[in-house]
Amino acid sequence: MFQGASQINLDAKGRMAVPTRLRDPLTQGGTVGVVLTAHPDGCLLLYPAPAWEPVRAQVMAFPSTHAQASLWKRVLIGFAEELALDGAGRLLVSPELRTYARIDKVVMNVGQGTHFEVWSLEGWNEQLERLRSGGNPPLPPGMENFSL
Amino acid sequence: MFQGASQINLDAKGRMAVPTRLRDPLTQGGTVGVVLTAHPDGCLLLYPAPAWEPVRAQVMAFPSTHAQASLWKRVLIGFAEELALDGAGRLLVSPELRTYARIDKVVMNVGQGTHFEVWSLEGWNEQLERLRSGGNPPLPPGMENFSL
DNA sequence: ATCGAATCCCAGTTTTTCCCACTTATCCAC
DNA sequence: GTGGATAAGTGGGAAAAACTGGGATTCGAT
Repeated sequence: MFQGASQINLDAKGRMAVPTRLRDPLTQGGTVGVVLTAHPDGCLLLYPAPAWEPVRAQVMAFPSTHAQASLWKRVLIGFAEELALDGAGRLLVSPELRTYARIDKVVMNVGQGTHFEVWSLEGWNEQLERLRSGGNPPLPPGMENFSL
Repeated sequence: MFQGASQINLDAKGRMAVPTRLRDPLTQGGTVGVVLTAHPDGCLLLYPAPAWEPVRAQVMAFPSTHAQASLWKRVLIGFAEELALDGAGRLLVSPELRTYARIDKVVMNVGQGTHFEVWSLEGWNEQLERLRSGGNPPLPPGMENFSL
């Protein structure tokens, strides 16, 4: 279960230092790789490779005749890369993914249960800003009575 | 049942001293951890770990396709950290959570039944100010007949 | 074959975590 | 009311772990 937010610096070579407490859950002790891909909302997604498989299968089944579904498929499948952590627990983020997510030096790594989202600091702050000032559209049906 | 408001100081390392009378209820005598996460309104939430579980399950079920629901999930799950009190009954609040809630040195810990809200002193005063200055929308359906 | 680039590995430096000691407050007894 | 004892809050320090940066080697390309 991935949760928690960590601010992480990328070094000059584009390597992202994965915090220690997340390494084992991500790689199951180094036995599996991870998948890094792009999310339509402008962030990156980081999955343990086995957890990505069912998602990939779902996306692959999207109908090619639907414009929006095609866009999602192009992004989610097209940007996906299977990677491994280096000896120091770092992940080399390709220039293509860095450009897509407008990532420069600082990213926010945000747990989302099955996976992580990786946001540029600016992108993440935009999300928080949207939450604060967005006029709060209602939550979807069945969730209006959600109570903390 | 958590209630009451306590003003608490954080030390230079970001450690929050939990008042003694709250420690046992929060940790069931030290046997369980606590979960600290962020609330969309700009405060933090502090739950005994077992009490957080049902909330987490609800949030995890939010659909990824709904913009507002995604934002809530990003905040509630994304900031959640499972923690334990240190030997002196203090809770280390991560820099990410402190930044989100604009917490510097002083916080207000406000009981909310199942959990606590943790506000920066400024954030808490803003809430009280909002209540005082009016312009508030009416209470939602089903609560118009609320009576003290 | 030579140049360039990417990957892997090593070591210094910083950060984190845990524990101990001191100061302050509270409660009880005298 | 005063003094003492006990508990709580606060701060600091040392050991350990983790992050950062650089350097060397290998692979590929021209």
